[in-house]
Amino acid sequence: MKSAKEVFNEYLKEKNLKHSKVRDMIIDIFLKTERHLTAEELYFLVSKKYSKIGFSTVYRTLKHLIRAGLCREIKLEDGITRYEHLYGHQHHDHIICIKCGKFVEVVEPQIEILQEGLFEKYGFIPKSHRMELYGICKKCIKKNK
Amino acid sequence: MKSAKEVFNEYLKEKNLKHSKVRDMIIDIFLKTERHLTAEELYFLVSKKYSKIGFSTVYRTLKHLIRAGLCREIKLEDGITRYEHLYGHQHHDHIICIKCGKFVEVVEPQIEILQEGLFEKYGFIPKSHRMELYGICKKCIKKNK
DNA sequence: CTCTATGCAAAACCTTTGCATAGAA
DNA sequence: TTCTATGCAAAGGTTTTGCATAGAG
Repeated sequence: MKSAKEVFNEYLKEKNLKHSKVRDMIIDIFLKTERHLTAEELYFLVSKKYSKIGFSTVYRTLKHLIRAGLCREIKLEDGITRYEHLYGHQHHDHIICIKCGKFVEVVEPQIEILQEGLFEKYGFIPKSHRMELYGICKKCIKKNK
Repeated sequence: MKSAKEVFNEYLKEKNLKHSKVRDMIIDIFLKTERHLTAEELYFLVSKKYSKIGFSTVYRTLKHLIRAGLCREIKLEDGITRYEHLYGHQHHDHIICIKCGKFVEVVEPQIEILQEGLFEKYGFIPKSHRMELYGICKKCIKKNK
């Protein structure tokens, strides 16, 4: 299987886009950070290494990652967009702690099957779905005791 | 069972808030529109009857509806906030047409049970969840044929 | 050299807030 | 009269865009 980096390089070549110090830096930091980053978090991570980075470059680079199929925007109930790794990850949903914001990716094939059933029942052609479970995680339960 | 209007009147009384022509108008239009409105849509519906209405009044009134327990904000993948009726509606999820935007509310108790299982598996205290199914509805399938 | 990438500032969105005035009780 | 409600304009927060310049190939 190709690495995410290779996929991105192919995307650049295909679109006649270029490498640059800044672009490669953002890509590397995004790819090695296996969390659901916000644009702001990514901006701060990059700015530690290169303080002149601009927000627009971060946003523009994220758009490229999306077009290259390496990344997906997710919008949760707080309204802030997060960017999640897509390449080499199977479909999953999220369980989220409303106290500390911790994310866990969850997979539940039986739910997927029932979802297919709902699409069929309502006569829809399935395209995608999202499911988020909000609760309080173990650590935060302990803290409040 | 109390009507939604009664619930709202009690809320106003309890908080020492007042009725007003504009407030009652917004509430009435919201309550009789059984759709998932955006603030903008509600604004335009109201402005047909009363053109001087301001956006801030719409937003402020929606916040009151939320506090009164009659309404819930939902944020979908497009990032735009929609306001959905809460009072007298059982918990449900949504199936959404990505072509025409049509919403259907769906209920699937078996999925709810599996969700509870996931909360337990990951050691979370359940608080809420959301599920949205995105696809293409019957009408839009026909249109594209 | 030519075309793309960048940083900055400004604009674009959606939503909230401050303030003076209108209106409810 | 004494509050609260309203409309307007301004301000917030996040994301996008225009533009002159730097940089890649």
